[in-house]
Amino acid sequence: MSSPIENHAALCERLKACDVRPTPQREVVLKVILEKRDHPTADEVFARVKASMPTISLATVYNCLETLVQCGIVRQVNLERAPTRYCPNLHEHAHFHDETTGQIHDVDLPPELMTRLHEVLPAGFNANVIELTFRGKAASSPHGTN
Amino acid sequence: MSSPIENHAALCERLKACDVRPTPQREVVLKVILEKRDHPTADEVFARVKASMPTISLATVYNCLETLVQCGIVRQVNLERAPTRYCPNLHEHAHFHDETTGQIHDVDLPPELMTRLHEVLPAGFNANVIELTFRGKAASSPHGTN
DNA sequence: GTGATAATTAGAATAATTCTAATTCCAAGC
DNA sequence: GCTTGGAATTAGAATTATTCTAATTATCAC
Repeated sequence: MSSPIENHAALCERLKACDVRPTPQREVVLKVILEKRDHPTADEVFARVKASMPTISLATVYNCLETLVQCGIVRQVNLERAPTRYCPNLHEHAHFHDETTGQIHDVDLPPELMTRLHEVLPAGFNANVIELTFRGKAASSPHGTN
Repeated sequence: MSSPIENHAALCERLKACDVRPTPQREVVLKVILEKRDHPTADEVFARVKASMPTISLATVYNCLETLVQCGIVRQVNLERAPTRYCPNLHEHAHFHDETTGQIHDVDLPPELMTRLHEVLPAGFNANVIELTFRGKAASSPHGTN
């Protein structure tokens, strides 16, 4: 967007703006994420980073990514580092993930909204599953199913 | 819903209706999921199942759960058994997960729709993150960012 | 400069999931 | 009715994703 391949100084600035130390590891992790704007996994980032910094460890890549996520420089696509959960409610519904208690509540979706959601997809995209998750805090423990 | 605690015959019927053999392992896994309609992890299901079948293995619980999901008897909440992905696009947007190629495409969301999404939450629920993922097939490789 | 303190790194450990060899089940042939 | 072949299912072992923590590096006060 701004610059095609950001240089050292620009990357430094970006990190310092978030009050994090611009370490070489963080710079190179941020660099590879901005260079190729796909949605890499931590392991893919690790592979790309090793090209210019062969001694880095995967754990450090995880650390750097977490820092960048906290800074708001990158987003996690599945921000769910937790095990898969199973649910016998087959109605079309969304989930509310309570960050305080860790509980998951079902949220009913009006059918009209589902239609609307299908409409936002550009031509050529055909979704058979729509997954909608809200994350936040619930005012005390309300009443619903968890 | 139908019966509070389903009995052996009812569970059998439910499995046979899906053309899967009603094995003891599958029955007991289905039973614990229906008994306590929370959103257990595979490990939690494992723990509950062991009470009545101490010899079962965690791998079998995974197998049974997968079968039940394929039958449409239960749903996976994070149907993403893949590593977390990272994304430098900070605009409010959804993701389209192409089941054919495995690629992830960004989908723009009209601001009006985001407002609408916040409205479906019952009073007392406050979401700071909304995660919306579509899964399906895209007609050839369209053009968008992946 | 030097030492105390905090931040960061990366090897080792853990947790979640999948692979595959062994077992069980069923049906057809004898 | 028993036996054999083949498919389905199970579960131990292996793999993959993530986190923990000891060691290192950097920063600040003196």
